[in-house]
Amino acid sequence: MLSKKTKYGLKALTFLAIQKERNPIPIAEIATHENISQKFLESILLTLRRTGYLGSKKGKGGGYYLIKDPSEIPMTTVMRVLEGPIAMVSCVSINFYEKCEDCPDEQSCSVHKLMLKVRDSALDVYRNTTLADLIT
Amino acid sequence: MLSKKTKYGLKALTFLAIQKERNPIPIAEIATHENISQKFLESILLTLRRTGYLGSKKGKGGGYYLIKDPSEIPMTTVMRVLEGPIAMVSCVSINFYEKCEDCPDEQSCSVHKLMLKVRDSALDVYRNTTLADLIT
DNA sequence: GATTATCCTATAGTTTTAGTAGATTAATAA
DNA sequence: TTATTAATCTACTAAAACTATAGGATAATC
Repeated sequence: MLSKKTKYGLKALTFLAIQKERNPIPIAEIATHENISQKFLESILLTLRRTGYLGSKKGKGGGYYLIKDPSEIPMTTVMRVLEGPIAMVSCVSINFYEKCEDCPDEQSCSVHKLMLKVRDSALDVYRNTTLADLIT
Repeated sequence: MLSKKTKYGLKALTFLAIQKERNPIPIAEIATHENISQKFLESILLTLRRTGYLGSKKGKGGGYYLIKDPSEIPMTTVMRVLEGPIAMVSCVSINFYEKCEDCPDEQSCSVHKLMLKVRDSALDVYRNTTLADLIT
């Protein structure tokens, strides 16, 4: 299941993306509009800033705003930052690879084989979907 | 991330599938061979029995065995029984649908839109992969 | 009747998730 | 310079989910 962190993060990004101007929007405004706990959203936006797609400004008139065009923001990055690895097992992860302790041989492992397919299909979706595709 | 329950369940099914005969195999044997806690595997196999693909026999000479041919066991069923919904949010789930409390409109929700694509791509993999495809 | 192995229920320990609290820093405006 | 606004940062807590473990009941075989 998708974590609320990711869910809220995506909603916040969408909210910023549909704004006409790229003026800073305070966290409080996003939180109210999307029914999210403000404090929780605070930490989520802080995390999202690491993608480099999001800028922030302190003080009056401050808030968060998109640095890049929504069409340049791929879901691969967003999902990895918020949700973590796209793969469902670490032994098929591209960015977070780790060998399974219990598994003697990856090549013959049925879990590995199945999850490789699932990863590829998910990756295909995330790579070909940008924030722009999510706003009607 | 895939739960260990699902991981172990898949490994157990694979182990049963590669047997030449369809004789009952005791849990202990599967557990030893696949590095799984026996008691944990017990409950997993019990769950898996609900799919109808798995039979069991008590007492001496007993154990678990496949009822159907591996090529007739699709991953959709296995994943749903072990891991739960294939969808990452309940509002795009086919078998476990539930409306999101916080979301006023599904049609315009960006999370809904993205997760619908992800569900379809995962479903495509699971529907077209049987247990037979996972054994080399 | 002894042994073997599944079946079933309850429970405990650990980790992750979701959210809170409160203080700090930076920008703006008076 | 002071007040206000809003992001930043650290620490903590409650609840849920996950990963088992324990112990007995049931059923089949020898």
